[in-house]
Amino acid sequence: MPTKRKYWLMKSEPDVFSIEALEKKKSEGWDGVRNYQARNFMREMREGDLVLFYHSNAKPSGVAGVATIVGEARPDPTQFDPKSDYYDAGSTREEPRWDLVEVGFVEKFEDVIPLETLKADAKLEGMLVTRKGSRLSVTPVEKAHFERVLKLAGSKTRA
DNA sequence: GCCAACGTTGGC
DNA sequence: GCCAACGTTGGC
Repeated sequence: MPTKRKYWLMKSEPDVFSIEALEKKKSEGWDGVRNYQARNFMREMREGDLVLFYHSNAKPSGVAGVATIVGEARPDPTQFDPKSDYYDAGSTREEPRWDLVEVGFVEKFEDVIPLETLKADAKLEGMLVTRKGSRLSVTPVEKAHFERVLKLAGSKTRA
């Protein structure tokens, strides 16, 4: 019996990496996460989990599509690379501090669901990304909230 | 560009 | 271990 699928939201600035870029590449290592809480959530991710792909610092910011976990947590190689923006001199190969997961493309929404819409939707009350000042780039999402966002997007993806 | 939120760092 | 200073995120 496989473990029950879980649901997540992951933020990315579209100037850095967008849903369009993921569509083109099919899958991508989600590197650069340098927050322990976000890292710990990534470690809980399992193949087949679904992800709301969120565009932050965008016009408008909001959910741009759906992704899925195709590879579970492993050390993020950028932490060892002195030339990388994500280099962490305090991390060693013996005891890596940061992980990434491999994320696969599922769907790009016809229109981004803006944060404003999420906040205004009574059915999404309590969703972490709608909380004022929420900066965490990886958060768990309740199944009901995930399904609601799919519905708002007119998505055919089945949660 | 501003600034609120909040995680991290470092002095003590 | 406390907490002020600092840096970053991210909406607006």
